[in-house]
Amino acid sequence: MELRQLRYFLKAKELLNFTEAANSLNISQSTLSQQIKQLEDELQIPLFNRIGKRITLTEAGELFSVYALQSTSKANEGLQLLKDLNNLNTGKIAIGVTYALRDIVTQTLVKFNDQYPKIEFEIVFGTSKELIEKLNHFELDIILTFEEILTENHFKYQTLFTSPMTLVTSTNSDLKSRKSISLKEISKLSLALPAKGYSTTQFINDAFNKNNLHPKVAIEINDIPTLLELVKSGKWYTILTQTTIKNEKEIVCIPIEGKNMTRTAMLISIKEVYEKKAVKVFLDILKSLV
Amino acid sequence: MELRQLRYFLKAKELLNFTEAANSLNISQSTLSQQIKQLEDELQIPLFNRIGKRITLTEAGELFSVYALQSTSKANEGLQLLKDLNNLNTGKIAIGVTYALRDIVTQTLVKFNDQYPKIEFEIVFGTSKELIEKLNHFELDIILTFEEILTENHFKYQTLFTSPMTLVTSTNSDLKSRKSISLKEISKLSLALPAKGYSTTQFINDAFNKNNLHPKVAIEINDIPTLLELVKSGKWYTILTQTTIKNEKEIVCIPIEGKNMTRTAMLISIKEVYEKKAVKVFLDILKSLV
DNA sequence: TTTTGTAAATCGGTTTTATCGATTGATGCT
DNA sequence: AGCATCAATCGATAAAACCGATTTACAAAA
Repeated sequence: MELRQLRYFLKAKELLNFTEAANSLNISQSTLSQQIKQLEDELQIPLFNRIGKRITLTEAGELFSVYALQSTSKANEGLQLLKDLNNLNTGKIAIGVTYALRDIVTQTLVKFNDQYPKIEFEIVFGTSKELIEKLNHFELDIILTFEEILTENHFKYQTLFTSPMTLVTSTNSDLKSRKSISLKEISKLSLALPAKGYSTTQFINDAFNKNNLHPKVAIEINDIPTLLELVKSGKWYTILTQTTIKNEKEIVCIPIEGKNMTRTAMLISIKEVYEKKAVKVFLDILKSLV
Repeated sequence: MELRQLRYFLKAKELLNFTEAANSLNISQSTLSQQIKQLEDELQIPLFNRIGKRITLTEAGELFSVYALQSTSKANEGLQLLKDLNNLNTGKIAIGVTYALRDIVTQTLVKFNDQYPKIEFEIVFGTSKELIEKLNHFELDIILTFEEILTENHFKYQTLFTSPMTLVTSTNSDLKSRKSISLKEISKLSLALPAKGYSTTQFINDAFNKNNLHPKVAIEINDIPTLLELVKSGKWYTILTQTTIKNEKEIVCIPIEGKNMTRTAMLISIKEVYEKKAVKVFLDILKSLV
């Protein structure tokens, strides 16, 4: 039994005339007769009565037609669903983001939703390590984070933009008017830094080590909004990429002197996994906003 | 899109391994790969991610699998239904009967239902004319009646048995002990006869005409049980085939003298229409009871 | 790192099957 | 009776499914 035969059968049932049905199906009457016969042979029961040159449905044909219709309908619905998926009328995107890139994602989200309101989202904030773990388990379609030291070659990497590392400080601080600051100076300040898992922290520690400097880390914390609150108090300083604190008030950021004191925002996805069209469109919007 | 491809896809989805799926389907791995690819081409979207030598379902594959399953399931259910039909686990029989043959039908019905309780029935009592009309409109599968004068050659006729025409009278009647009676004698009696449409009435009138006799018809009535009530009163006589009054009390029947004073019970169906298995079995039981 | 084994894709050839056009036979209509 | 029509059938052809062998890409083991 094949869908083709069911389609032929249903058209023949509709018109109760093999010749017209065959024309309507763009096949020859000969073919239709044969395919109906073949179906009847497989079902071991006639679907049509052949009364002279007239045909009518048998009881079996009547009963079977209900299922034939449902079978073909479900196949068509499946096809339609995939078309919808392609037209972004359905589907879900799962995106992982490091907190530093929050702003760019929310902007994109708003713009995307205006155009394609039916697409659902799952946004996961977390450390690079956590996000990459989830990406590897296919729980995320794509992640936005900063460049990693170690790259895996089943990942696909796309750079978005670079952003300077900056010392973040309260507007009340003495340093607020400085245009730049050295690592050495920073090493004398009392710092509140993001927790270990954050790639920024890793990056900062590497930078201090290379210069044989030891930062005074007073606080480690795994929540960036809280971290910024602490900085606004004026008691501590922190180090973040500039983009992280876009749109934040009561704080200023001072670029750090030295080579490679920038970070590159990246998109990471799994190479071989089929990229959803919705994801592609989302990324196009995101890139246009950068 | 064909059911074959959907079946292949579902098995591949189940095992997430083309080689094993192909073995399970008794086709080569090569064929499975090709058919899946062909399906993906038609749907214009990949159903599987090929990650190295591993495969996983894409979003599209996940969504589509629901419909693929429903489509194949419905086709299978249709097949199962026809099997049930063949095993007499479902189906409906429509039978037309002239009242005279009521007894044989009810007996068959009881016996048939013991063996095949799931088959539904529609029993239609009526005149031969009415029944043949319905048969021609495919509203009945078969009719039980007496032989017709005019036969149509798209009908199939089967004889069941013959039954003598009898004068029916109350047990109080003077005639109750008679072994036979002539038409001439009957023509002197006050008769209550079935209405015009009944073949018996037609038959009786023909018989009287041939002998140049004129019956005294006091009452014409289109309900046989009422007719019999009238006869039981002793005021009127009627003429019926013997089988009609099987199991009736308070009345006796006296065979009518003369050649051709018998009627033949028949099964009539449409030649070219597929005979339901349930009907065949029903008739086998009926014939065994004759 | 190299080797080995495994799984899917691909290629070329074969078999199967769907399809067609022409014809036949049966039937309904004029 | 003759004509037109419709489904079935036949023989031939084109299309498609299928297979085995090979290739490619990977993963696991040495």
